[in-house]
Amino acid sequence: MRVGHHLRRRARAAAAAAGSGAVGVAASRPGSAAAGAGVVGLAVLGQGHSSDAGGARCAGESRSRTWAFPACSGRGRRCGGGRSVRSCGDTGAVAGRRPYRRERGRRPRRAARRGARRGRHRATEEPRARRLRHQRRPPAGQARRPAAPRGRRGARRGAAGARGHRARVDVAGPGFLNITLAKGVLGTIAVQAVTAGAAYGRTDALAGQKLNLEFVSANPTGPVHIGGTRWAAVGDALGRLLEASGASVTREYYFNDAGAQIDRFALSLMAAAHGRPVPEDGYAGDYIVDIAEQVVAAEPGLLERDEAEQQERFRVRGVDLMFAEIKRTLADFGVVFDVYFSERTLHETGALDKAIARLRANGHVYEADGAVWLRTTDFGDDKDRPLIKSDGAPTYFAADCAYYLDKRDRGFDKVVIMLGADHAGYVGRYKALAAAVGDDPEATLEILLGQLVNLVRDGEPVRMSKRAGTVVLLEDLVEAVGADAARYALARASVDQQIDLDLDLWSRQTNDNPVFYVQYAHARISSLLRNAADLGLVLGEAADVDVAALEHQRESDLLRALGEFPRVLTAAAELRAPHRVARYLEELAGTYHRFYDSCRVLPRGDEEVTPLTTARLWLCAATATVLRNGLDVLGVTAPERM
RNA sequence: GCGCUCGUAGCUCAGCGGAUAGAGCACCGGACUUCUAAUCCGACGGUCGCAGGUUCGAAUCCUGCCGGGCGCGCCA
Repeated sequence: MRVGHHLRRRARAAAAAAGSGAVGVAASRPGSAAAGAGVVGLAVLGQGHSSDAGGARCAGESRSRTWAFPACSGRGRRCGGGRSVRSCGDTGAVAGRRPYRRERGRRPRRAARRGARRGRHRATEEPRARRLRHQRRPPAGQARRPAAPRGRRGARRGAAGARGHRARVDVAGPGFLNITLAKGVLGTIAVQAVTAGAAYGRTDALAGQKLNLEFVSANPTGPVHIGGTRWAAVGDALGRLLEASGASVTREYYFNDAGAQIDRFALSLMAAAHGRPVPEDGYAGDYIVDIAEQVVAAEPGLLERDEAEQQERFRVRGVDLMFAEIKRTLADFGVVFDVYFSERTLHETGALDKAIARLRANGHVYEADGAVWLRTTDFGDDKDRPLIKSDGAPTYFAADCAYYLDKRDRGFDKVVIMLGADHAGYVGRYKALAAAVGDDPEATLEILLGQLVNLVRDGEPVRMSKRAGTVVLLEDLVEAVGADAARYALARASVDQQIDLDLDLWSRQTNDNPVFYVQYAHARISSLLRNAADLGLVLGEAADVDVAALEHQRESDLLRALGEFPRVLTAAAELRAPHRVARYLEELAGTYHRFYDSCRVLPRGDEEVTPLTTARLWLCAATATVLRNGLDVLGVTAPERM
């Protein structure tokens, strides 16, 4: 199955659908005559020339809306066939306003080669685009990207806000418009950000959604290792992100405190307490000895009781101690869950039996070879899965069924589970079980698969084995690089990407970590604002700020970057991609540093305080606000001094 | 073998079918009597794994191949 992939695609499609009909505002290609005033790039996808705002539909396609495109006959293009809704999206209104005509011209070399190979194809590049080559110093990344999709409401707001503020509209290349904003319009962003404070960037894009977000869920048989740490960092950030977009989120940690693994854990503790060697398939490591000692200390005389009784006590106390340790290290990492859900309770409350009964009532259960099976193959799974083994014991999967039902019964619209790639095999059966209880898995269950973390030390991969005790733990990583750097490092990469974490590099040379770059920007602003306060300079009332004074190119760049923040958050939330926030912050920090480099804020010597001074103070305060809010989403601190 | 997944600069990684594919690090050359130089500016660096296909347009979507990772139990 290609579920993980499919899910991401759905998320993108959803984001695109939400943005349909919207006019995305991208950052800019600075126009030559536009110094000071904001230039905002608008994408006009395709060479559409639709005559009304909705645009014509692509023939043979029911879901896509928008732009008309002569060549789009519905053959071949598959617009909206489920995959490329986005490809048809976004631009109706603009296309209607300003049709673009393709021109002949030069095309990029590589594309030219490709075109030549295919024996067709001509020009795409427009003269103007070439002229701009030397004028343009984009604030990295964002600048070239046209049109992040926006919600309908956002689009209307944007359109209304822009009315009367446009100074000029230019065709800026194949499918792009540059809209030059009237002086001062961008400057209001600074005021908005400062005024909104911690709320700046928050939206109601996901309002009304009640989500259950499960991550980490490491069994309490050992400390959280590096793999779980990645999900702790990413999952917690995702939770904050979803909340910032208006969703109601419950962070949940499911732990297995029943079954064979826990038995092995208890037996390992016992062995350690008695000074016996670790049993076959048992757990080793110093923590086992530590916990065993604590259990014995808490229960004098335990070692003299009978074996079964001992094992039970070691299990109960061992799990408690181990789990307390897990919670503590996670808390030190800044990750706290709303619910810690015990698998054992599912057995004890009869939830498990009820779940099986329900699956049976739905007609998906059968018995074979003395075991009870769920016919998950009816719903696309590779093979049927056992619920109760032939020895009468329920499987882990049976508990999964009960747990899923429990979440749904608690009123969650959507059950989101983050899993490592090593658990990718669960996706099929999980989807199937949701279908078997009568849900639409595409709507109620979202499984986010993430690639694993590789550790490198001395240029050699560090192999991990929990039982052999050669594990790199959450706390090891935090000790080596600090919680901020650890969280940031893990959260700044896409979960689709296997990442190599070089322990030498991260521990030795922490300057390499981009988190310092971002944090430094915040510290720098904090320092500047402290100096301003020393000079008796205050921001004052929003109404008194002359935002039109901000007309330097670097100021415009910074304002535009600040204005993108709310969209960055909603897009990242919808795509389940917290790393986008980190990347945005890096760009924002860079934009600020460049502003700082060329725009003096505070008066020196006996210089006078001007409206520009105040306006720049607001701009700095706004940047600090956004850096803080963004870092907060990632669970990273925004230091005032470094 | 089957399934999933990834492959972008020397390294670590961004890149939501759209403009000339970016950042940090590394390396080279510049900028501090001035708000934190943990900064800024410049230079260098790319067959976006390979080959087809779809499209006006592909790093992005599809197919095949190559390479890495993970998974294929009445384990958890």
